[in-house]
Amino acid sequence: MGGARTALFNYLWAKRNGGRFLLRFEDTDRARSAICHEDSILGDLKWLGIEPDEITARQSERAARHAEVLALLERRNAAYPCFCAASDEAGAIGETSRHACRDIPGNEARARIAGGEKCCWRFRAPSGQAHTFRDRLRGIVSVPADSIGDFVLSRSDGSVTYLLAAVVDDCDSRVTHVIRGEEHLPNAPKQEMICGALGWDLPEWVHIPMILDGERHKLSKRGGAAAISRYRELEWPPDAIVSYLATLSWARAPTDRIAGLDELSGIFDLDSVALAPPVHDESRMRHFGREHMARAPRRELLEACRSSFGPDVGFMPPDAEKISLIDELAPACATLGELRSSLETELGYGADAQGTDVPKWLPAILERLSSIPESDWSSANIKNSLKLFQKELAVKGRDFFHPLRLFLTGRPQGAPLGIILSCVGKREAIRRIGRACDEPNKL
RNA sequence: GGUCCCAUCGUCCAGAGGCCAAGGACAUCGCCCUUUCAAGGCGGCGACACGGGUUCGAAUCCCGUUGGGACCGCCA
Repeated sequence: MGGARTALFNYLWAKRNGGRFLLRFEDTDRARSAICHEDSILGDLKWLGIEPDEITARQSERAARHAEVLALLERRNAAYPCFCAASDEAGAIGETSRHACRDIPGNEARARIAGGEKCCWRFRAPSGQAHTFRDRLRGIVSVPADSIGDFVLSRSDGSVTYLLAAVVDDCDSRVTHVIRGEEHLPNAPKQEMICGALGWDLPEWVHIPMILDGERHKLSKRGGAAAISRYRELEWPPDAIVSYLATLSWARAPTDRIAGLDELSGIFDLDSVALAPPVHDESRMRHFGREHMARAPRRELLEACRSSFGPDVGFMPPDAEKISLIDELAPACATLGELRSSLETELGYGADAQGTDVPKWLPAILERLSSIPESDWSSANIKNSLKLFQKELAVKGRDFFHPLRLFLTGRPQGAPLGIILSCVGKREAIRRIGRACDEPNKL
């Protein structure tokens, strides 16, 4: 969710300004990255409708360019080799960030490298008072210079780290705005230092607050309950998710209805992005889901839920009747999956009629319903017929419909009886009532 | 532990010194509608973390406290 929201803001900002939304897979750590991750990320974004204008080369494919820049950094004395073992922390000098290897003379270092000794390359963090940078949302942020260590630019296996790769790739892609999660805030000064050593232009940093879970912890990456892939499996409407995501930190997002990507990108702005980390709240997201279901074209919902009306056993209610049922149920559902199961329980038979006394008039209603020809078995006719019968009986609606519903559906409440009966079919409706009359104990 | 960020109803946001006895949305509760549930309509409950300043006046500015979070990796 966090990643999707970040992508969304980037997308909206790019669209708003006539810019381009670039997607780059930062797979500099070859041990961890896998192509399938890329596919699922891309798939999820596409599902949401957030498609990048361009997928720039993987960082791993730009090794040569990264090495070139690293060499440039070395020439400018902004990078130095570190011969400490990867696991060795001895090189770090206590509290401060300076590293012992930074003082190894150049010729000695070259000799050791020539001798085949493994090393990584570190950035020679400039000493000074403080490093300040500007975040679009927070303004000037100042960090003590010595709180920034001599971070690693490239590993002893030759691969570069995120810090260097991102700077180089951003520059080469002419990235103007870096909109990313707040967890990257500490990286900004480091990346600015690299840019500074290179004499390159700085992008505008925009660190948006992270989305928190109910416990106010950072929303767990993937596999968690709140992951796009999971909501996708649950068949949440993607436009509902997008609308909801937009409300997280962005003040101008509509809060009570779904707004499409086009509408959002027309009004998106960075100045109304709040700074406090928002909490992911599924009940709030549900509202958007229901909003979608309430307005979705009925035809579309019907096709998606066709199977819920059961297999064709010689009887199938007309689509118009099915749509009436969907009309009843959809506004209460947030996802397609919910609609389906709601449909299924509505058409099925519950267990709540057990032990209920069978009203005296039940056999009569059985007869009455039986007299409706199959061809006239519509919700309107059934409803009329029932109303008429209720009048003749001279009982209150509640005393009539409630027990009738119980024996017809096995549940105390649900959609209007006429609609249910018409969708369930005459044969099944008759069967249910007949069973109640004949074998009231076997419900 | 160090550095940085953040702090308004349960949740998401509004609020850039007087228009705020703090507004909207979602959630929740109640009422209406209804054969029931849902939907819908109407209404209720509900917050400026605390303490100091500055000011005629502070949710809004400053400082401190507390609380939360992030980062401190040869991860990204």
